[in-house]
Formats: sequence, structure tokens, C-alpha cells
Amino acid sequence: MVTTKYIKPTESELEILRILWERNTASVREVHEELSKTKEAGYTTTLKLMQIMHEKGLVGRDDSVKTHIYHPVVSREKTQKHLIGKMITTLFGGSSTELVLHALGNHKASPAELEEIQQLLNNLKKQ
Amino acid sequence: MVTTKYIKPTESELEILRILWERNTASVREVHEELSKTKEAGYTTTLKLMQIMHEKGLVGRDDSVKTHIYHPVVSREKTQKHLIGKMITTLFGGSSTELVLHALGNHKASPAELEEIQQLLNNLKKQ
DNA sequence: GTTCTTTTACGAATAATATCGTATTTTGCT
DNA sequence: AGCAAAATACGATATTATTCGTAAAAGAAC
Repeated sequence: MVTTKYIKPTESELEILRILWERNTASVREVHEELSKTKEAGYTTTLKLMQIMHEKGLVGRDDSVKTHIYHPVVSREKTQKHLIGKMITTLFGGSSTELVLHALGNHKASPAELEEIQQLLNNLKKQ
Repeated sequence: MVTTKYIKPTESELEILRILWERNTASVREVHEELSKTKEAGYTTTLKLMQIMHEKGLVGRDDSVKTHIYHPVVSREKTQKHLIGKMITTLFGGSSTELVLHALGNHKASPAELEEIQQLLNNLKKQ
């Protein structure tokens, strides 16, 4: 079994991944357009970043057409898992519960969402 | 009112803060000893990092004694809040619930902890 | 097929982090 | 006082991440 080692995306790379996770595929131009809404950066900067991500294996691309189309290779779930894990360790002294309490306490959730959490909670309690 | 602007700790700085949050105060030597358990680094590297953190205002220190004693200035809570916020935005598409579900799902919690979460959940539902 | 536009490739500059070597300072001990 | 041990100060280097300018390539439009 080939265990592919986890590559930690940098902050800028995460921003790009976020867009790709949302859209599934996108050209550099599209990613850059989206990025520009929240941050200042030249087009070639975005391009270079995405090329580096491609080298690292964070994203794949279809370059059979003129305008290359990129897609995420690392899954959102896996990335979430890694970052949450790290966060729990260094920021919450190992207690996932503390993280949950903070997340719930500081950011409002809808009744439906609360219900969803309740469901999961019920399941966990049963065991 | 003087709003002190948030200083984002780097990754290494977070590791040091974690130790200071745990112990409240510590010398460079003590922090370095603790750090050495999980990572390779020279003593002066740790020293330098802590000096920089002092300049930035992330930590304070008592240098009236030979061996300077450091303490955290930024609170764990505030730092948690910032990082969670960022995480929810870029990694969970703005949904704190998704973060909660992930955290709960991937990392086991004790019955007591589950109960604690239940309490908070009940409170939130009431509103 | 020449020109214009868009895109990619790529090297290089800059900036931010992290690491470490060496000199100096401080203090305890004899 | 003189010496050794431990600590700090600080500049230099290394490493990683980000930014961007310029040239070459690929089509599209005429």
C-alpha cells in the first residue's frame, strides 16, 4: 500500500483550494477573479501559486486545452481533519470538546443545525 | 479606547504560547526543554523566538532577575477565537456546525464531555 | 499569414520565518 | 578578585513563501 504523505498547504494555497473545492474545476483566471474580491494580487502571482500547487500534487489540471483547467487533488475532508487535529492539540490542549464548545458558543447556528448536532450527540452517547 | 490590533502568532510562536498558557510562566530553558520533546531545535533558536515574541508583544517578561521569566500576554481564548473564525471561513465554508460535527466525529469525547456539550446545546435551543 | 489578446513558463526579487554561531553579560563559587 | 557556568544579545545565514516582470507560446480575429 502506498501511503501518500500529507502535504500541508500554505495559507495562500488554502485560499485557492477553498475556491477549487467550491467549484470543482476552475481556470487560473477564474480563481484569480474570485481571489481578487478579498485580496490584492497580480494575475501572475495566482498563476505561479497554482503551478507550484500542481508540482506539489495539491491540484491536478487538464492542459490539453489552451486555458488549463485545475481541480483539487487533496480532499477538503482530509485537510479539515489534519488542521482540526493540529488545532485541538496546540490550541485546546487536546480536548476536542473544548473546541466544540468554543465553536458553538461563538458562532450562531440555526435550529436545524442544532438538531443535526443533537442527532450526532445521541449517537455518540449510545456507545 | 485603545484597540490593540491582533497579532497573528506564527506556527512556532503558537507552540511556545501553548507551553506558556499551560504553565503561566516559564524561562527560556524550561520552554526549550518542553519543546525538545517534540521537535529538534537549538537553545538559541528558542531564545531568539521568544525575544521576537517579546518585541511583538505576544509575551511579557520579568528581566529583573538573571534568568528572565516569560508569561503570555495574548490570551488563549482570544487566539482560539481568531483561529477558529478563520478556519470556519476558509475550511468549512462559513458553517460552524460543520466544524462541530467534524470535531465531534473524529475525536472521541468522554460521557462527561458529551454531557457538557448537551448542556450548551440545550441552552442554545431555548433561545 | 499577420496582428492582437490571452495564457503559460520561468527566473528573479522580496518578504517572512526559522536557525544558529559567537560575543557579551550576569552571577555563583572558590 | 578570578574563573566557570548559564543566560542573553545580536548579527548572519538558511529556508520557505509570496510577488512580479518579461518572454515565449497558443489561439482568435481579421
